[in-house]
Amino acid sequence: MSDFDLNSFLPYQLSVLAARVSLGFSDLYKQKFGISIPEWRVVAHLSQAGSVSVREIHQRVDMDKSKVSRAATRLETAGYISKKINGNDRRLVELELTQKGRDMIAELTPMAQAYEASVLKTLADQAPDFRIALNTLLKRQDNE
Amino acid sequence: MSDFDLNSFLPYQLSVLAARVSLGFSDLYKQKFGISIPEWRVVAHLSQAGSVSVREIHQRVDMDKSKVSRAATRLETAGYISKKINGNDRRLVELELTQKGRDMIAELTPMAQAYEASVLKTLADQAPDFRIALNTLLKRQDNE
DNA sequence: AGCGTATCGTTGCATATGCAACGAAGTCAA
DNA sequence: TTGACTTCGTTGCATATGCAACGATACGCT
Repeated sequence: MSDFDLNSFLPYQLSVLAARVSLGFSDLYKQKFGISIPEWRVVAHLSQAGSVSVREIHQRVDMDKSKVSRAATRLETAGYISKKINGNDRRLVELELTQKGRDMIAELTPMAQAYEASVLKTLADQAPDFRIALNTLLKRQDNE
Repeated sequence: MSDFDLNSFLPYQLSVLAARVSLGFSDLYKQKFGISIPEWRVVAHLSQAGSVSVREIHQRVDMDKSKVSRAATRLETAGYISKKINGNDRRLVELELTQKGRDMIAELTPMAQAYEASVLKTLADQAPDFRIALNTLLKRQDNE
């Protein structure tokens, strides 16, 4: 057969690891708060950004704008965020965490940190270098 | 606001990087051979495994068995693989690359290596450590 | 052999996704 | 002001996905 080995192919390895790590964490919040991965991304971004448009999230969070829009609709229905029209530019929709949303983030933040730590624990002292490399790759991808 | 920063959250970073890297490579083979990412995974696995069942791929390639099944159907239609019933256990479907499939892999292998190298080039001498860490994380995930 | 159970691959179904197109709103220049 | 052009968020549509259920086959136990 060929000498190509899928299991050691970088894009494949990254995909598998990313899927497992993301799903592992989403199991926690899906069960507890009933939100999906795209919804988690939106509320997580809102927690650091305050009141923000769909477009802003779309650009910063690596999600199609329709995906952001639908996630926002579901989050509003669930009571985690509010949507209102921007006064200066009425094309914009301002998304903002509700109190319920902020409570959720307050609970999720330590869970996220613990989960991240549990994953990185495997790497022991190599974890910092790994994270640096990860950031390097992400930055490089931005400029293409 | 909260002190949670999505952009430095490991699951998020891995997802973004994995999506970009996989899509970057799939742009190449999608254009050239008209196959999708799941289809690429199947042929790539077949290139090292020879004749193999849907179940085997499902287990080894981190894909739902329906996803494998549908990818296989499309690949057969496109002429890249053949499907036949296993003689010993007639529940099993043996998948195998056709000559056209082997030709495709022969073209794709150097493209894959070049693409991987182009991504890792950014890391320079840190690339080997990064790959070691990646393998460590993948191995760790297997045992859970 | 015969019956209950397990496994294989496919398919139906509900939902998620990406992309394009749309209406609404804003901008700019004549 | 008007009209061409751009931008924003939503929606329609075709396709992809995960999951459960199914028919077919194999296995194990009596």
